[in-house]
Amino acid sequence: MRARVPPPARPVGIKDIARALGVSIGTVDRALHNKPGINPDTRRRVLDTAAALGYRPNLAARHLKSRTTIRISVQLPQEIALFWDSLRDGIREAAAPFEPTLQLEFRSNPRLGEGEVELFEQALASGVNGIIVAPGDPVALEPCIRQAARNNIPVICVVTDAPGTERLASVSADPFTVGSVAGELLSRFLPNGGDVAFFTGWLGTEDHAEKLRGFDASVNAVGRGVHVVAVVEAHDDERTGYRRALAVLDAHPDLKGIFVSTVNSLPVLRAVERKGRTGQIAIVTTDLFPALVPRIRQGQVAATIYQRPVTQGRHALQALYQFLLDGTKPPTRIKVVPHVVMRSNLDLLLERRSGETP
Amino acid sequence: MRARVPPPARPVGIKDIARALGVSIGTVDRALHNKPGINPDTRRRVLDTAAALGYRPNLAARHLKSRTTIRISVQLPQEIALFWDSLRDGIREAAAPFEPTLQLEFRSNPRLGEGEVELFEQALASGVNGIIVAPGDPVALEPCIRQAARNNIPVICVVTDAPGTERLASVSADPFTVGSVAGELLSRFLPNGGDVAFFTGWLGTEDHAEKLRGFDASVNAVGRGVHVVAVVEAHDDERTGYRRALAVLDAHPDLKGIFVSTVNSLPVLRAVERKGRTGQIAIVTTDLFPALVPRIRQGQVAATIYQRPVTQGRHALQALYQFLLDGTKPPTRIKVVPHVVMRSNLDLLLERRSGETP
DNA sequence: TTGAAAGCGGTACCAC
DNA sequence: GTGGTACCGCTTTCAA
Repeated sequence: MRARVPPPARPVGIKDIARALGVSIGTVDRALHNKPGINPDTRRRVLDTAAALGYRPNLAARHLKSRTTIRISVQLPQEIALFWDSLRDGIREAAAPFEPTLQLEFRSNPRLGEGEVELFEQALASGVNGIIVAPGDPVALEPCIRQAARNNIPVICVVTDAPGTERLASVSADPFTVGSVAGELLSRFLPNGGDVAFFTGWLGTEDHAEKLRGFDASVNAVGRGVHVVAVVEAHDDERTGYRRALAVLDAHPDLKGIFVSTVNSLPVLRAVERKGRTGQIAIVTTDLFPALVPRIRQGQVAATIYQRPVTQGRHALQALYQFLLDGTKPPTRIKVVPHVVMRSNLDLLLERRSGETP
Repeated sequence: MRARVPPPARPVGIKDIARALGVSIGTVDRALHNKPGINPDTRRRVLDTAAALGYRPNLAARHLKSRTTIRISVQLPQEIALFWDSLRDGIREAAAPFEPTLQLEFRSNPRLGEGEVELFEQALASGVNGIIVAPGDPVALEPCIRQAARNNIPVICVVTDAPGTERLASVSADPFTVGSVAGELLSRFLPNGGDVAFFTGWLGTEDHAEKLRGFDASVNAVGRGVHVVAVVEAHDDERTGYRRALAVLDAHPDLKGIFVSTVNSLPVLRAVERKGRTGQIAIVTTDLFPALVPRIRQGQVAATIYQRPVTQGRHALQALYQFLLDGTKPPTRIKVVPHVVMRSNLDLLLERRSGETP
């Protein structure tokens, strides 16, 4: 039995280093921060003893002095409340330890893709230090992100990405994995094989295309006679989704499984009901919102792939804050492992969600 | 589109309150912290204006002054490395923002349940302020926890609980849900029904019994002719597990599903192999360790219920730290939502695990 | 019961 | 190039 216990006690500070070398703390500070006006030789010695003594800066003290409150603007839609509020909670939670050196400013647009540019410009104009945004319309936002990059304002995308822009990083449930998990679940749910359909928004969106790739790969990998017989673009629109779902159901009277890879699953569920095929089709959806809860509970939806907004929020804030503080560059894509939510863990998930609010 | 932006700028501090009332900051401090020796009337006025001005304490300053480095002892087994190291990582990660006001001391015993008491006593003797422990043998540990409680040293149990003791809280994947998720998965994987077996350690352990309860409830809820035909106690022992698994396989030539609710799944997998029944039985396991990885990849294990050690570690540390700082009592049981890990999300999970280490 | 003042570890800005 | 020192917001101690 080994007991690993750190060296006695008191953490070594800047003045320990100063004392050890017989220099002043001002010099030590200059050396540690690569500031100009110091003999390169002195710097070396300071850095060496700092390392030798195992110096670790006291973050509390640093924040205290740096009177500069860091302001981060968080721009997210109002709808769908449960999802975006969870994301906001995650951000808030991660920011709590840094209060009030770090200030959050929440800006909201009504729905994903609406009024994003205005919010972005407003944030830039108000002089924030960093931005967290869910780009519903990446193309429209591209000039904004470029502008931010020119002003050295780091931008982190959450949930959806704006690929090919100068954003610092993106945080999301890896879309390939999301599709892949859904595909594997459906394959396992259909051990006798059968036809399945894939619903998405726009295949032009990188995110959605990736989900399809993952789904396909996974269905074929298991390979027990499960076939993707329909790939449907519903354009995130209720009516389109409903109409096209009806058409698919008619065209494939023997359909055994459905994966809806966007949040737009309700119209598909309604179509299945309307055709009286509930219970004959294994359905996997994406995300979690109030209207979905009873359908999971009743078993109409076998599983939903939850993209874990709270966790995404936490990661986004941490990455952004680290960057603003240290200049530490996060990985370009921060991937969150999606949750498989079914009847059996639904309550625990909802409970945790509500418990986190205080 | 609404833009919610907080009031102009500078956070209000303790001396703003003092100035507003014409008292000293000492008085304000006494009021805010319910300290003795202050006129109840003065206290009221201070609290009121504090609320009115929207005072939020500056955590950085607070940590800075409280010269008292909080020492937390973390007592976990060495084996199985991947799992416990993940837990340690989660704890470290959560502690990082509070460096070096918060000091972690890691103590390790070789295996769960071995040498726990010694480590615990050692930690108590060294005068730590709080303890995080995974009690392998809760009964043996009970007097230790009592002793800690008498000394006002809060103890948080992770992964497993020590029910009925004075521990401050426990953090774990809710065992009922773990069982329940496994049951639902197996039921879904077997739409034509069939016999399934449940493997555990000791049914006397509350944790294990809960898993069985969840499993049963869930299998019966779906109710498509899936029956639990065997409940096996393997006593966390490889040989026992192997022998009993062979016996179950012989007794039920038509077995269609297995859930191993402890980490002791390898012997069961070997027994299935030995009998040449791989591929004929849907297998769900618990946790994730190197030897399990290829078996998931090959499809021998359909899914494993991952108890998310990193997250458990984070929650444990946060709860303990909050309590030591504020006296904020966490919920008695902190429940983590378990992950369903399958071939399709295995890589993402492993990748994230290794990415978190730096 | 209250006020005043000395730090905590770093940073920033003086003067040498 | 370097040393000294006044802070940052809060806690704590000692004096009144």
